[in-house]
Amino acid sequence: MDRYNFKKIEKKWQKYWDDNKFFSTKITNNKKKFYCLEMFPYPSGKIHMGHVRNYTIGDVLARYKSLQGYNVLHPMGWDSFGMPAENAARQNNLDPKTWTEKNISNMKSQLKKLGLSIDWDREISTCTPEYYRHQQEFFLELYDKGLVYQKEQYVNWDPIDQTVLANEQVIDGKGWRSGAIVERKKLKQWFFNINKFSEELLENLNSLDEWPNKVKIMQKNWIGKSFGCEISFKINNSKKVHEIKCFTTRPDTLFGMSFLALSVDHPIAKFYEKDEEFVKFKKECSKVGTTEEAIASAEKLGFKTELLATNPLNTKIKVPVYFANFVLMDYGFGAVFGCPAHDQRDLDFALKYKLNVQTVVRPDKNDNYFTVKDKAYTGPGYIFNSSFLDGLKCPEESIIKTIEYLEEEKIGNKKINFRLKDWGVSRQRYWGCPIPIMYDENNQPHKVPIDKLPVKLPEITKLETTGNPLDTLTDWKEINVNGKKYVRETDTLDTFVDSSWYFLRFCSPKNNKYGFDEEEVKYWMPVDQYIGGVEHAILHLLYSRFFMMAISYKNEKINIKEPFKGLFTQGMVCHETYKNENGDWLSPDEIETFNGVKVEKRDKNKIVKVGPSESMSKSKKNTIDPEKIIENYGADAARLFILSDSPPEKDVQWSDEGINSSYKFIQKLWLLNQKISSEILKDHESDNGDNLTKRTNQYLKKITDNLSSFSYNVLIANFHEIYSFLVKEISNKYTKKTIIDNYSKILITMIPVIPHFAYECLEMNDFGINKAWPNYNKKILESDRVEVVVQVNGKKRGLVNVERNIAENKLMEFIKKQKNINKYLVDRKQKKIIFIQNRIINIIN
RNA sequence: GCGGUCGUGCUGAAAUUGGUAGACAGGCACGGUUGAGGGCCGUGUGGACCUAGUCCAUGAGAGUUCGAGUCUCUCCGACCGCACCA
Repeated sequence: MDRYNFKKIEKKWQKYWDDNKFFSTKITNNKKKFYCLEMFPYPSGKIHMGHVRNYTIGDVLARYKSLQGYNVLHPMGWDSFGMPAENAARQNNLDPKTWTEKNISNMKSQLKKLGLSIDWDREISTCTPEYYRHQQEFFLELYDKGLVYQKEQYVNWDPIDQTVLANEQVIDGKGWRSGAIVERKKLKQWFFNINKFSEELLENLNSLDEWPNKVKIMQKNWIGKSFGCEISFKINNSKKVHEIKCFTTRPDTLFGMSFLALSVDHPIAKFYEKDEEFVKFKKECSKVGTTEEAIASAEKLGFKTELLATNPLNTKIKVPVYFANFVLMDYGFGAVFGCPAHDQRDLDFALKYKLNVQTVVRPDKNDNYFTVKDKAYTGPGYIFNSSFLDGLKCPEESIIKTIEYLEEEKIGNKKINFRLKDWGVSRQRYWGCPIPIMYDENNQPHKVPIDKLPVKLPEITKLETTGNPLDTLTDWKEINVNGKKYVRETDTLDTFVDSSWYFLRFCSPKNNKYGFDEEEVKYWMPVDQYIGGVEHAILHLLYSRFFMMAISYKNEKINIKEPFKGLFTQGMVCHETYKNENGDWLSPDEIETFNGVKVEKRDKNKIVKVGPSESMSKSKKNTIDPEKIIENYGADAARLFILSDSPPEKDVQWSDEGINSSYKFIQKLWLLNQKISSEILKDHESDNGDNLTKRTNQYLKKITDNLSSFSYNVLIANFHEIYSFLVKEISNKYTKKTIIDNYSKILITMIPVIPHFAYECLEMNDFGINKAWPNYNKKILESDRVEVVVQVNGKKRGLVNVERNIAENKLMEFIKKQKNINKYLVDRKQKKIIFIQNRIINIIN
């Protein structure tokens, strides 16, 4: 018998799908739509195993939904702007466009080899003017809606990449890409007013019931809503009186205030610009370079001013004003009042600078001895030492009451504060979407008129080593509008903007009038299932949600609240790590197993140290090239294995044994297929029992259940089970009709995972390749006999096979006839019987 | 520090959502086939004991329940996210 020739067969079907535009899709009003989207890749050059996993999971779903009769939109594109292209161009002395296009064509052919059910007619690439011109139009739209503004702000400056980083791109005080220690720098930047939608972004999370809780909680924390109030404080020295505002969630502890702390960036700081001591202190504070954790636990430093702040609840009390390193300018008002007794951080500060610690909350109403010494009390209790607030229950009564008072006296207001900051989108980079803005001779910004769009990125042959090359292109920078001369904005947009609306573009990728066609978007959106890595839980997903809201804002035609109805975050692909005697990383290609021991290929005497399985990364050399795997084992085997070992949301470990066993399983399925083909020809006159039909139906139920719950690893186990069953059962005699009925259904269920194999078998047996998803027959599933568990005192004592829906007394009669069970029942009184029909009986005695 | 997820054989993992713990796979062992190796096929594989059987087993300990891997509480451990957020 022939072996399964995956090379030939996979190529054949891929060509068939391509030639027939098998996955091409369009609006079909009488069909239910399903938009299945996987996070589109950055064209780095080659696909990696993470892509294989991501796109296989998505493909299983897309093909399943399609078989179920849905009109499935399953597109693919390229997130093709970004720094790596620029870096590669600098290194290899070529232009980013060429580099990117080459990568795209290579990766596209790799993805095709995976046999994905993609509608390639909808392919998009964010670095093309056909894409980004619409993005520029969106930018201007948001500008008109007041959602875009410019301001000067301290930014995270990456000294190596010479660019500004978003807060989210700073990890442990370092640039996410370069790893360089991030500096602070003041620059004029463009911002998206994401904060405007804080409340809505938070509120809508409740409606996203097909999102993982984990992601929703992360977004919730990121938005960081807190309830409190703003309080005005009078600050004065001998000459002047200023008023400054603080935000607090604990106004009720105001009588415990013993200092007021300001950020070094607070407006008041300008009066100290010439103070050498202060300048020195400020420098000390802005020292970055340690981890976030270190910053958080760093010593609290303060710079004492001669200013005094008045307690608004008791104007006789005046406390010193400090500049302090722990006060952030971009949260609240960049100023806090310090209540050491009930805030650990304030207490640390107070102890260090020997400030008063006044306890104003005690856990017990009548505990006259309670006083805070070296550990702040933040729990509930009762207010004391606080004049008119004394005796109030804290926090329920005390906070409300204090705010009421402050509002009456016009020294404070209830306020909700968000941690979420506006999204700085300017990047001092060449390889990005140009911002469609121009400046007049007074340096005032103006929109580039719509008819001048797109603002095309000029072709550059040579990139400077640092900074933004667009800055140096004087010809390009000049623009004439209505006879007036303007200078272009040279910043480009953060690439997260590119990926914040690509899912809309996929609905009508060729529409050249606007970013999307209204009808198409109304039909296809929202994305029914979005699949990707959990690393995008905050950034990309929050920005996309914002963008959808921003487009719908003040828009009568489009009103889509949330872009992604369902979200699935898959785990990473891991592999063992290897090191040689010197501690250098070794790639799996460089080692082999010799007498059960891992050794170096080059020198088999050298034993390799096997490290823990970790997420595949180039630096640890524990990557496996998908292309080689497809070459050696086939796409179906790769797809099968990447799904088989672990649930999709968890990490999976790649192993030689695993991919090998998946390959062998397909070969076994092939042999089984040959066997079944020959059984069909025999066409026995009658069926030898209905075992085959019953088991097939049980199988169909399991498969359908596991597909809808993303239990793809269990799905593969189901394949193995039905294989083992068929191998034995098929030699019993069945009619041609029975075999075809059941086996063709089984083959269809394999299409989502191993499509090439399944289609080949369907075709060669003349079962037809356009069949619908097989539904199971409930009646057949309910066989007339069931297995009932028998427990005595909660312990399993036996298993009986009885007729379905047997009554309790009949079952008891039957059980008493079973020697091995009855021995637990004789000589004892039955106190109680718990009986769950067709499942279990528990006899208590 | 705050928030979250999770602890099941040698390993990856199943468990109809409170009802037969360990499906399926890997690994290993033994047997068959083969001149040998590989491959393929078969069997076994949680632990203990007085081994036709019985008892113990889901990180540890308690609780709820006829019944707990699943629910509740305490502790231990691992992982992830956020982090001076007032």
